[in-house]
Amino acid sequence: MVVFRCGSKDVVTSMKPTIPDPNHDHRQCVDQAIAVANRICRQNKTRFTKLRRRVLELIWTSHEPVGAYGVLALMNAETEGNVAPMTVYRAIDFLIENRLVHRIASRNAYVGCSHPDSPHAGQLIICNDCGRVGEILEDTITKAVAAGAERVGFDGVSSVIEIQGRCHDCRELSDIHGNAGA
Amino acid sequence: MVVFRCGSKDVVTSMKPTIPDPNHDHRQCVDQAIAVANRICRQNKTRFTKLRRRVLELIWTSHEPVGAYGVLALMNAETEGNVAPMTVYRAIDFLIENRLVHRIASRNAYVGCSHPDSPHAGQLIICNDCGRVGEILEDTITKAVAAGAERVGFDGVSSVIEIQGRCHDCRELSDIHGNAGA
DNA sequence: ATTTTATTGTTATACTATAACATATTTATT
DNA sequence: AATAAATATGTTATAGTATAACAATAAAAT
Repeated sequence: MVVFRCGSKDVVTSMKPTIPDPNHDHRQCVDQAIAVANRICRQNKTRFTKLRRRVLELIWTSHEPVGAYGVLALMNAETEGNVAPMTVYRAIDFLIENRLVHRIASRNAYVGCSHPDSPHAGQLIICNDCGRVGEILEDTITKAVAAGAERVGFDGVSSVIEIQGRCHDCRELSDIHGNAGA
Repeated sequence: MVVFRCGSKDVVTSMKPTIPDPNHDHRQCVDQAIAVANRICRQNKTRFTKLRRRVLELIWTSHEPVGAYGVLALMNAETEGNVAPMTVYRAIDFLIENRLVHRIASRNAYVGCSHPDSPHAGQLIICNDCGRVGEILEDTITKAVAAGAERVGFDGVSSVIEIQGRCHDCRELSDIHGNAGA
């Protein structure tokens, strides 16, 4: 089973979609992310401040991962202010601790989390063509990792699982245009 | 099935060991790594130069991952010379391309590969206590990832799988000393 | 109101990685 | 062997990522 969130609802599917449709209403993604963040932080008794909210919104600018300095640039572009890297990193750390954002270790970049409520660590799927990132919750992967870890005597396991390839949309595009296309 | 290399032989086991025993003869690990590298590079028709060999040896200093600048420091400590970062990075890139070394994305560090011949990407197990890194080849994980990727329409998949926890040795130690121990 | 705790501001610096071009070495070709 | 082509290394500079340390502010608890 694949769970993925698009707009205001969870989509449960056995095949598609993974990374949101290019034509989806992205404002809904952002709105929901903020709404969920508000709730999660209330639950966690942590403070979803103006700064943290702003950083989260900027990370949710798209489904492509953003670097910390990318967020910084967006902030400084908007406000003509002079935000320091430290400020951004602290906000990102907070968001990660509250599971609202994922760090993509293989890219030194960050992406909004699609299921901050889920107790499981998801798997990130990263399209090398379009650069977008999605998140899947494959029980078989989670279980296989847990079983593998246990088998070798590993305790208290957390995992970084980043799957890189070409997404469904990009594959369709390339099928249409043919392999020899520029 | 878990495959792992200790000294001069492959160990196939369903439970232990994972990260080599603390008392193992590490010189054998290094010697074998160099021997294998020689063979692999001959097969690949790439040149296993003195510099590359030296960097590989330094990465194999232990089973803990080393940063590029760590290798650099070791080199400059040994020779009183003045090696530049670029030199180390180039050697590391070569070693990675020839599958003799893994990059640990979650730590910006590098570790010798235990099975450069295997066509499969392995999974790294990283002990947060002792810092050592091992490598497992869990078919169930590989297959689950491939299946998950395919299910969501992903192509040409490569994966970063880094499992973090506490290794068998460290768990035993902590069991002996009790949980309340300092 | 005051103390405590958490958040943000600010400056400086550490750590990681690559670009660009020069030189040297090895391999292939004549 | 001499030359050309390809590969590897040296060198300098710089880009990109992340954190330390301390000051100032704002919110929560007593």
